Amino acid sequence: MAFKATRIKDIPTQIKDQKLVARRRRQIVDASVELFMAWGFHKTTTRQIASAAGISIGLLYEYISTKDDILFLVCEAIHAEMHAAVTEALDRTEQGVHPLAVAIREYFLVCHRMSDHIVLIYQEMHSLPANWRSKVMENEEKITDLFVNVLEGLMRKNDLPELEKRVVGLAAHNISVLGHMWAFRRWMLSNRYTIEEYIKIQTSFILTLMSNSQGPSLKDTISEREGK
Amino acid sequence: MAFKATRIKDIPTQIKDQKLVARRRRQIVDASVELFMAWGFHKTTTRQIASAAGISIGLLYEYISTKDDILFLVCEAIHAEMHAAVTEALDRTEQGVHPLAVAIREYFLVCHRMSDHIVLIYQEMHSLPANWRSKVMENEEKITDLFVNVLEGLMRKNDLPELEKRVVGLAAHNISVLGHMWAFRRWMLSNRYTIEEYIKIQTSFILTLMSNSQGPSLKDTISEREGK
DNA sequence: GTTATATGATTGAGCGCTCGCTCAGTTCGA
DNA sequence: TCGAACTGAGCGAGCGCTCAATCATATAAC
Repeated sequence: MAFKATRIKDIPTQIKDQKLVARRRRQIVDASVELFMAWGFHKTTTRQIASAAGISIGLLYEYISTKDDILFLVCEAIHAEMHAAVTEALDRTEQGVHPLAVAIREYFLVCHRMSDHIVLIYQEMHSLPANWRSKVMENEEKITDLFVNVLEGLMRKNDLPELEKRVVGLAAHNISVLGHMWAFRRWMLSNRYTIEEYIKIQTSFILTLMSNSQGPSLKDTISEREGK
Repeated sequence: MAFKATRIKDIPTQIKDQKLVARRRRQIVDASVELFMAWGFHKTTTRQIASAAGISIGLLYEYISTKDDILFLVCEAIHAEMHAAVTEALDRTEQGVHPLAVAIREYFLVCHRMSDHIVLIYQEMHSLPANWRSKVMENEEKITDLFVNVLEGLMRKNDLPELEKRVVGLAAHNISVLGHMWAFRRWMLSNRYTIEEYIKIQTSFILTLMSNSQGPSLKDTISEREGK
């Protein structure tokens, strides 16, 4: 849904054979992901990308028309992989003890496995032209929405207390970002926590947070003097 | 404390007058922050920086020796400003209704004011040479430690239940990252929440989380089958 | 079955340009 | 008059991208 401007297929190519386009672009993306993670987008040359993908620069430019195109393909590929992994993981959610705990666990493990990719997105998203950047951001939002669905499903089954829509929305954001946090603060966190410990503590946090949050309305809870 | 390798003063300069060095470097940093936020580090040229700072390229290179130096100066300046703002804000914490709520509020407002700077750090930190990058990361950790202090102070006064040190540490990370989240997801969040609403909901989350977290030990809470 | 032909895929030397950085020279102030 | 502060034309290297030429293969002609 949402047939907005730019899809992968909209990136023009000189090559006719669509199967070949898909295969070569996969080579290009795979090579680029490795290089970008090691050197960053700007310090990686198109020549490096071409040779890592096993093709010539000339041929590279038959499949894309700009270096930026490659970054966009990379971002899309990462999000596709992320989205697939998360939905697939959330399907396994049902059979768990506490379904939300299982969902968090599966998601955090995806973040653990793909932490380099997550960091890459945080780093390089801003190097994209504006219209593509918002595409990437929409992808990010889609993953957050997966958690909105999980939470609302649980509320419907009375596994969680009913909460305002906007409160649920923010809780979903918190869950996705706390997953990312394991990626972009891993150098600090992995000294003190294993991924399993991290999952355990954060899960306990999120569960108490979701099941004890005071009722549907948060009006006049804590902060007095509303700084206008 | 910690007299590690690189301090600002260690970045060499050809100029003798230390006062002048400080003044000119302030010009350079101020100009660079603006340019980096608008164009990013890599797309900003040294010529642009020099002319935005009101000096010639030649002179620019009397005060630094590499473009990377500028990025480092920028990161240090932002962290210094952040750290100052947060400590100053936390001092005002005492007189509040619930001290933790006030601390969170003040911190989130700092993140709100400096959101462009925060995003800049997330973007460009990775462009730094490794040894400087870890300097920047240490700075990030220092800000997290401020919250560890706040939380431990409250626990000592029995305003919060006693919790394991590692649980407190992670809670502190969560608070700092949820502040950053307002910065790097502002484009999604500010459609649905004002900063005051964001603060209100997140505060309510964090408070219930801190006051209801089950006792000092989190052993055998939720997740069963430890995926080894 | 062999040769000619057309079409698409592939190559890589090299163009044009930009950028980080330098240095011979100038200005300024004591 | 001398040293410190400052200028900016220009060097050299590297980069994104192109294009004339080559290779591969499928089809056509005989």
